[in-house]
Formats: sequence, structure tokens, C-alpha cells
Amino acid sequence: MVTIKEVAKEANVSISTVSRVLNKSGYTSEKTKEKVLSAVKKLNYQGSLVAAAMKKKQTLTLGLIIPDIKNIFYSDLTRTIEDRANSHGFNIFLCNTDNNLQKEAEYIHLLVAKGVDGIIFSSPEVDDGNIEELKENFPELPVVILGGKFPKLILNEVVVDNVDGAYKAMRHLLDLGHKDIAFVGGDPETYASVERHKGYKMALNERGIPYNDDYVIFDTFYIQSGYENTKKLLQKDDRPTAIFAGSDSIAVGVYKAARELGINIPEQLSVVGFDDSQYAEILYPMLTTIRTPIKEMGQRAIEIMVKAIKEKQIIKETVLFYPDLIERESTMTINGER
Amino acid sequence: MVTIKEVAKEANVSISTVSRVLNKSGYTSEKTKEKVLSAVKKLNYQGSLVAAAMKKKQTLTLGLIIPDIKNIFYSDLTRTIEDRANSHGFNIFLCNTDNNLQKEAEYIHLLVAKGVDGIIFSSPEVDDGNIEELKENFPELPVVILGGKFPKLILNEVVVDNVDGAYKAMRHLLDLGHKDIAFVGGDPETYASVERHKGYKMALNERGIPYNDDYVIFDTFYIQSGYENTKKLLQKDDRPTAIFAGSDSIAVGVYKAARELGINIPEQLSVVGFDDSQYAEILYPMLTTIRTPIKEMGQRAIEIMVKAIKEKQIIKETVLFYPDLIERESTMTINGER
DNA sequence: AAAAAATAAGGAAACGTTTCCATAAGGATG
DNA sequence: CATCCTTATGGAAACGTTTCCTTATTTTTT
Repeated sequence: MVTIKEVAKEANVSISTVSRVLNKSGYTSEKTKEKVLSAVKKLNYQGSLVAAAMKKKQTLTLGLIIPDIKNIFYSDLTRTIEDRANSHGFNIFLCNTDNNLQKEAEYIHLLVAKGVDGIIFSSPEVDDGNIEELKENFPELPVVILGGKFPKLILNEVVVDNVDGAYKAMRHLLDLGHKDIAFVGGDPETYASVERHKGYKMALNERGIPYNDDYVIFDTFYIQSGYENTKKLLQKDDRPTAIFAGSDSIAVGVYKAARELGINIPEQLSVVGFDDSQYAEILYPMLTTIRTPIKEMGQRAIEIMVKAIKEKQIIKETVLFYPDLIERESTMTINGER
Repeated sequence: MVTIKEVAKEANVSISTVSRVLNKSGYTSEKTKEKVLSAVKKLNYQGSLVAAAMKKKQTLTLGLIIPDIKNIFYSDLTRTIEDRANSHGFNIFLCNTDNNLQKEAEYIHLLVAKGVDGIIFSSPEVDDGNIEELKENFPELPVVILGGKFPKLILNEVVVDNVDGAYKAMRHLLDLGHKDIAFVGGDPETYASVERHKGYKMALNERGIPYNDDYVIFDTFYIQSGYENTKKLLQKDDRPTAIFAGSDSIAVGVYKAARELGINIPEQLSVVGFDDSQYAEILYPMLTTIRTPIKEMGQRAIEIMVKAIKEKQIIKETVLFYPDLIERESTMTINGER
């Protein structure tokens, strides 16, 4: 591994001069600039960013903490974030927590020890104590939360209006004449779940339809969860005519269950998902769902992060995105008409 | 940010002593150990791994270079790799290249500059010059390739036998009586593609079925590619009775195209995929496919990597996995019988 | 009881950069 | 022509660790 020292010797200048031309800082004459650059090329010098990081207190890396990259929602998000981060010169450490707070705490420690310039959390649990602790111990470290709110903490939030999204999903179903609408939700510890449930209730309320406890299920955001819970739900005597799934993954499970029971979507069962992930167009019939503007959100998260790092000041900023209904083929009027 | 110096002062010992107890190296008495540990706790000391990295020349991080995390195959792989790496104390830098060699080169430089302890490449292109160059410049840096072979380079490879997989897929189709079998492949620059194609030809040959150029397509491993190419394929007069898709993603496209043309799977068209990704069970009818043992491969890749790092010696090792046929619902005899 | 080995702890160099400070030469300003 | 910028470069400290070396004390061995 060739160092700046050797480059300096080769070019017959001091190491400070080498550093200066490589960082384009301070003054250097054209002549020495050339000498240095050709020495760099000759020795194939590759500066050590870890030494630089040590001095500058800037690692140019970000931590990204998500539940699970296998979940299509997070892989879409991660891609955008990685892309945008990279275009600003940052690398990202990927951390999968499975929503396990213990695991999350360990990752946070590690990330801090490795000197990341900021941490992005996606979909933390409600009242995640780790984040609180992090902010307490390292108030200067930029943090942005995607899809979560921490009113008491000084950090950045980029969120989607889940209650509005759920409300739009429900209104669509209600407008089609459905009254017996179930909610198959995900992890109840999660903002997404509680807010989507809120939107569900709100829409029902507005139309004066009584809230039926048997039609409301919380479990996890996995396909399997959607499948198992829907199967139980659809085997009841008074099965719902429509299901609002807490996410597209859950909707995949809903499809599976319905198919297994010989219930046709959308003729006998309308389904609305949430996220507008890749799944939505893979399913047959294609899934009507609520579009979370995931790219825009990831992009915004990075912008905010980079700004916070550059300006070295931590303020609280919350940006809210509104979701839209994407109508495809999985819903129908209660009479079986389009 | 509290440093080891402050801990030393608090505990009334030297910094070398603090370092020793924290690293459990050398001798320390119980008494001083306690003093140090309580000082650490009191000051909430969090050692800087970047300083340690600088001294030890070990960052405890790995670079992972993949085409695209949104591709379900890579998100599954990435998850396993991240998990296993983490359990060995390593973090991973995620890098998406979109198979762009320029982008890949940039990532490699960055990773080296950041002092990663090793780099894992998944699905590099055939004769990827970047990897060659990397090995030339930094022969000491452990590299493991997933799904690719570089006979001339001293690095580790963990691969699936793609030709065997393709052969198994084809034999299944042939055993069902199919003769007009198309191959809708992915990126032709890729090992996976060329080897799967080889298996395709081999099986055809063995049964004495002439190779039909019109039935062989290379494009990309994306859904869209599978969709577009299949659509053209199925609109021919002499359309195939079966399709061997180069990956499950491509198979998703095949399904879409078939559905649009009113061709039933499996009654009118048998389909076999490759990978056994999440998609396989989401599709309806569920996809018969070739299972790539992705978890085992990722796990093995990390084991090899960790061993190479620990033992500080670079040898060439190739581990080969064999894929299996997973029969589900997307194939049928040519007569439309099961 | 003397010598050797094991235990314990501190000092200081080193890792590879960046950056502040000092020095110096040349050009502009009054 | 003295003074002051501007340009150009080098020296050295600093970043926060680890580790080697030294010294001192205690324990074990002969």
C-alpha cells in the first residue's frame, strides 16, 4: 500500500504539498501540481480514506437501518437511498434488524463506533427507545427517520400520510358499495400499522358503518401473515366482501388464501393493498393499491441528510408525502360489476 | 466524543492499560480492570473503530457489489450475506452497479480507499476487467466471486452449476413430451446466461432435437424483458409449447405475456424458471423452477471470506453447488395432462 | 536464596492523513 | 523603495487508537 509519503518523495515535494494538490486546497503552482499528479499515477497511489476520516472526522458513510432487505418495500427504498447517497459521495452500511430492538441497538453502537456521518432509520417502532438514547448520547449526529415520528426528538422525519392513504383505500371500497371490509394489518408496533388502522376507522365512521372487531387483524407485514389471517377470515360465515391489506406483501397472502378457498378476486372479493410495490403488477389480477412515493421519499431523506452534514447543524424538519390510489384490477362493486 | 485518554485519566491508569483491558490483550489485574470498566461506563465511552482501523489495518467491513438490490435474487442473497457477516463482526457496504463496468470500477476504488477487508462480487460479467485489475493492484485483498469464474485469477469462487440446472429444467420439460422449447434468457454477458444456455443446448442435443435459433433469446434479467420477448415469441405461428426462462423474474414476464394473449399456463404453455426466488410461490400457477441454494452460497461466501481475512493468505478455492428442480404447477405434458 | 519466569503497567512510536503555522519569494501598492 | 498582499512550499502537530519496549513487581523454579 503506497502512502502519501512515498508520493511526496517521488515528486520531490513535501507531503503537505501532495495533500494540497490532491484535495485542491490552498495554493500550488502548475509545475508542482503536475509533478505530484504524475507521481501519483506512476505509483498508482490510492489515498487512505480511513486516515483521512480520522483526521477530518468525516467517514463519508451513512448507516441505513431497515427491518429486512428481502421485503420488497425496503429493497426499493434501499436502492434509491444508495443511489442518491452515492451520488453525493457517500457509501452506506446496510443493517437488517427484523424489528428486533436488541439487534437495532447493537447496530447503532457499531455505526457510531465506525464513525458514520449520519443514520437513516426506516420504519422504526413507535417510541423506539434506541433512537431516543442515540439522540441523547450523540445529539450532533444527523438522524433521519423514514416513516416514523418522534415529536420529542430533534431529528428529521420524512413520512407518508398513512391515515390519508388508508382513508383513500377505504373510500374507494366504500364507493364501490362495500360495507363488510376487513383490515389485515401488519406489525401493530409500527407507525404504518397504527395510522393505516386509524384511516380505516375514520372512513368507516364517516359512512356510519359500525366497526367490527372480527374484521380487524394485526400481525406482521409478511406474505405468510396475510395468507394465514385471511384464510381464517374468509372461512367465517359472514366473510367480508372486501379486504384492505396493510401492505402489498400482505395482499399477496390475501390472494393466496382466496385462491385456495376458490374465492375469485375481484368478483367475490375486492382487495386493496398499500405501497405499490413490484408485487402489485405481478399479481393477477393486478392489485389496486395505495402508492407510497418511495423514490421521492428516499431521495428527500438523503437530501436532508446531506444538508445536515454539510451545514453541521441539527434542526427538526418534517416532510410529509401524500399517497395516491392506484386503481388496477383487484376491486369491483359489491354486485360484481365494474 | 470521549476518547481513550479521558477514560485513562478517569481510571487513573495509562491509555495502554485501557486499551489492553478493552481488547482483552496482555496482562491486567482484576482491580485495574474494574477501574477501567467503570470509567468506561461512567463516561459512556465508545471507542473509535476508525482510529483502531487505522492502526490495525482492519476495518471490519466488507464490500458487496451486486447488480441491483431491487432484484429479488440479490436481496435474498444480500440478506444472508449481511447476516452472516454481521455475526462475524463485519459490516457491509452495499454497492449497486446495474452491471455497469464504469460504476463498478468507481465502487472498487472507493471500497479500497475505505480500507475494506474484502470484497464480494455477485454475478460479475464474463472477463470483468475491473476484477482483474483489482487483483493486480491489490493481490492481498481477499475477493470472493459469487456466480462467476476467473480461472486465471487467485480468488475464491462460489458457484452453482448452471449448466446442470438448465439441463435439469430441460429434461423435465422434455420428459413431459415437449419438443418446441424456447429459452428466454437474461444478460448474455453473464455467466448465468451463457451456462444456462449451454445446458439448454445440451439437453436438446441429447434428445436429438434440432436447435432453433428463433427460440433462443438473450436480453436482461428483468421482468419487462421477459414480458416483451415472450410476447413476440408467442405471437409466432409456430409458437413453442414450453419456455425455459433464464430466471424467475423473466418467468414473471412470461406469465404476463401469456395472460395477455390468453394462453393458459400450464395447459397451453409450460414454464420453468430459475432461482426459486420469492416470485415462484407468488405467481399463479406457482412456478416450477430450478432452486439455486442461495442461502448456502451466501453463507459459504462469508465463511471463505472470513477465513481468508483471519489467515491472511490468499489461495484459490472454488466451491460448487448443485441446483435442484422444484416442481410446482407451471408445467404439464404436451397433451395437457399432468 | 538466587535466578528465571510470569504478571502488571506505563511511555512512546506508529498508523496515514489534514491543517495550521512559518517562511520566503515575487508582485502590487502607496 | 518600503510595505503589504498573494502565491508557493515545507515542517510539524494532531486525529485516537494499538503495540512494542521498558521497567518494576511478584511468583515460580532450581
